[in-house]
Amino acid sequence: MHILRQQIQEITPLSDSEFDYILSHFTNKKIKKHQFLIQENDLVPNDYFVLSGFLKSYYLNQEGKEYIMQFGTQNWWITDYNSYFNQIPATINVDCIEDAEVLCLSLINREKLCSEMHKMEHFFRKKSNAGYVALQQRLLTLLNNNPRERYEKLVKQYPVLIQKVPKALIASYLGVSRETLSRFSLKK
Amino acid sequence: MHILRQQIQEITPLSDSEFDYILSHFTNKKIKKHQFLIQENDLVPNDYFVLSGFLKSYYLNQEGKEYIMQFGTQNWWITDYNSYFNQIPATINVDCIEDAEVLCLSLINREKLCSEMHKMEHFFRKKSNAGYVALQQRLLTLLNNNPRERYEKLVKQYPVLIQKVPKALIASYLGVSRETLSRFSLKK
DNA sequence: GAATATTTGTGATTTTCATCACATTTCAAA
DNA sequence: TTTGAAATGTGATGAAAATCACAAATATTC
Repeated sequence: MHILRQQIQEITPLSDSEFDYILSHFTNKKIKKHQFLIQENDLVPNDYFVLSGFLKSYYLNQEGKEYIMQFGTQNWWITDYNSYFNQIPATINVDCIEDAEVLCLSLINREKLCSEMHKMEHFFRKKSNAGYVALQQRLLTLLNNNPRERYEKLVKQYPVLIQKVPKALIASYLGVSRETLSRFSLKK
Repeated sequence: MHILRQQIQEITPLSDSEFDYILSHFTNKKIKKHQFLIQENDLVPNDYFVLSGFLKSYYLNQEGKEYIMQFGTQNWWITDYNSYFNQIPATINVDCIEDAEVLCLSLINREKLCSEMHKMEHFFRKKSNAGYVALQQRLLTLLNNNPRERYEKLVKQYPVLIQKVPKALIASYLGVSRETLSRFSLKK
């Protein structure tokens, strides 16, 4: 079964024709390593559902330091949500860590689906709620835990990520310097 | 006009009878200063819409340090969302900083409204999206800005808050010690 | 309005982590 | 397979902010 269909059906049942209709609102895109999906100041046309590969979204500050907002791997959605929802120029970049394939959903099509199909509005509400809760958890971890604890939590939650992604990116996600992370990432 | 109605109507139009119906799903509650609305390990029955007064939600760690998740003032919604949405015991406390009056919306009633009225599902989706974006901004501020910059941003965004709330709470919201905040909060 | 609690300011000290610098290892691509 | 680039480890140093301690100023309440 299509992994997008599977994800939606975890929240609401769907007939074949309904899913076909939904899918018709997406377009397909392939991205190569190092390629940008969204660059600062771009208008952000789409939310991206990841079919395969690996992406990251990050904020780049004045001094050129990057802060990872999120990683995107199979089944995850990724974009600059502030820019996407409010149709303002991007402040966040999204680029490709590992050749990827994504489904693109424009804001127009998202809103069309939501207004035509109550169950899609329901799906996106549930998704958004879950995302909100996850972000709250991350915020609390950032406030309450030191770098080492943050790292250990991440290892527990996403062990695969640690293998796959350069430590410098993990550090940037956790809000720690690469060196500090290196100092405790292997020690007991 | 009822401030809840006003808030909903910023997103979707509403007839008198529709609003009455919506309102019938809420119950009223008054809370006195220092009273808890939610305490750790409680089940969380409601999301709370603040009519008046002042509340805070916060995580209390093992050492007794508190981290403010959010403040709740007129027109804001507040609860332990993880516990509320997933119906698990609270890890976050909500209590009253200043005598308050709130509208309580149980999860059952929220879902009932959402399934019966497409426009309410729409309303809550939009609200959740906006909340998600706001949290992302806060996360980035925490990662990218030093305590002083964080404080200055907050002053710009919510000047009233700074007057109203003890500095120790502001510090806790910003993830800084009370003393550090005190050292730059008045200096130029 | 006196008494008590809460909030705020400020010095001294310590801790944690960022930064800088460079060596080593691993990876990728010509 | 060689060659350059990326990724990682590790020491030395410094800066920022936490913590501890206490005084002063404001609020609250009885």
